[in-house]
Amino acid sequence: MARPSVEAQRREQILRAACEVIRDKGINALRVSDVAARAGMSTGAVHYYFETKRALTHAAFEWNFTRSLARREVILTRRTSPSERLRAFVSSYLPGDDETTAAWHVWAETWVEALHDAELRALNERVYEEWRSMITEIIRDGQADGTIIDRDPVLLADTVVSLVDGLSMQALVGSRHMTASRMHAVCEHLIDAISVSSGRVKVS
Amino acid sequence: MARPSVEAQRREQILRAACEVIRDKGINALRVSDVAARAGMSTGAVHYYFETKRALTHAAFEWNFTRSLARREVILTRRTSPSERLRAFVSSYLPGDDETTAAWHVWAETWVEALHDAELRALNERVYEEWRSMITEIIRDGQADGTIIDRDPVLLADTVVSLVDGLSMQALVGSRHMTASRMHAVCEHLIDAISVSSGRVKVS
DNA sequence: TCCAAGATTGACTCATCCGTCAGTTATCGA
DNA sequence: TCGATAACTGACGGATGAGTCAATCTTGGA
Repeated sequence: MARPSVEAQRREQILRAACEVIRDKGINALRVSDVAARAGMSTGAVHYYFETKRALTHAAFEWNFTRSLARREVILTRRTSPSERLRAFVSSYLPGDDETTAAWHVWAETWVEALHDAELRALNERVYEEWRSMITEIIRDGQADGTIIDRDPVLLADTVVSLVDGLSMQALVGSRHMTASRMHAVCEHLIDAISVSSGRVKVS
Repeated sequence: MARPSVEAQRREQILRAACEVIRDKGINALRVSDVAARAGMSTGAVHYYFETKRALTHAAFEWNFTRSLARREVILTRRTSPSERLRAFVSSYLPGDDETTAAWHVWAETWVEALHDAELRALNERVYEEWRSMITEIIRDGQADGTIIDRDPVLLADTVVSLVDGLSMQALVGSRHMTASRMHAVCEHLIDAISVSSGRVKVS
């Protein structure tokens, strides 16, 4: 071998650029030349690392998911109460800062592509499984120490995940109604409802 | 005038075809020729009624929304209890039958297109406003007759709508986990939680 | 029967863009 | 210094597909 491989760095560089283009223009309008320009290289270089445009976008989708999961991993290992962890998790997952918003844009595109692409459906399946299990884990912890109500934890996790997804989608689309504070209020309300706060009794 | 206009029928015919193509292939892969073929006419005929492809897809999105709202209108006017109406509404809105699933596919595409298109964002804004107000209305009715808990009805409506959106999206993408019965279970659980069922007291 | 205007056709133009490839450059070890 | 190979360039071929348009057909009314 005459040169040490720069493949890992280059691929990352290209995938980051691809995600930025997807965020800004969507896959519909994504051109290989856009990605190349953003990554500061020629289209030939992009094709040197990714055979086809499809391979490129799929890799970008996967990269985006992987990074998002990794970013959340930190929260899971915190030594705070389950309820706190749940709040932190949900909060970090709602589209707030630029990084999370960008990731959300790419997720949205991934889902819609997945409607017509079995490979992406499989990718989503794997990621969502992990996603859900992270939340389920927290809920189980909360049930173990008696701070979260004793209901099917999978059902509760589904509720939390779906709620966040639905809120986020409308926020992303730019609904004036769905502001950041509104999203947080709705989520807080749900977490309160599934939390056991000492002394509080709700008739419902 | 030498002939009575067939414009209304033709436009509807084309928009229906466009929605079918969007459902089957997505807007990404939608070709004007696909729509023409499905509507049983030439590409020229499609362009006779819709100047550009963009005008066509936007009209299709709007048509899809309008029809969906119209289909739900029936439920609102039923003389059943608010809780029942809420259940019926949510149930009809989850992707179950082919018609609702098709509509969902088109909605999903609309949202993602809207991320990069102000016109579609405005369309979504209008529709969602109506959507939310339908649910809010039901909830207010329920609060008036004491069958739904006394919380901010807009917050409760946001919760219901977002939950359904999130669940549906995962179901559409084909998650094995998110089955029809699971979606219904999660929604039932939420509606139970916001309903006041006589004699039941929950500690939470 | 014939006209006027709406409706429709489909071949064609023109622009776009993916993927290729022959050629060039950079960087290592020997 | 000199291969050897990885890394990279960018012009080009070829395919695709939106939108145009001249020609044709259809229909209701005069």
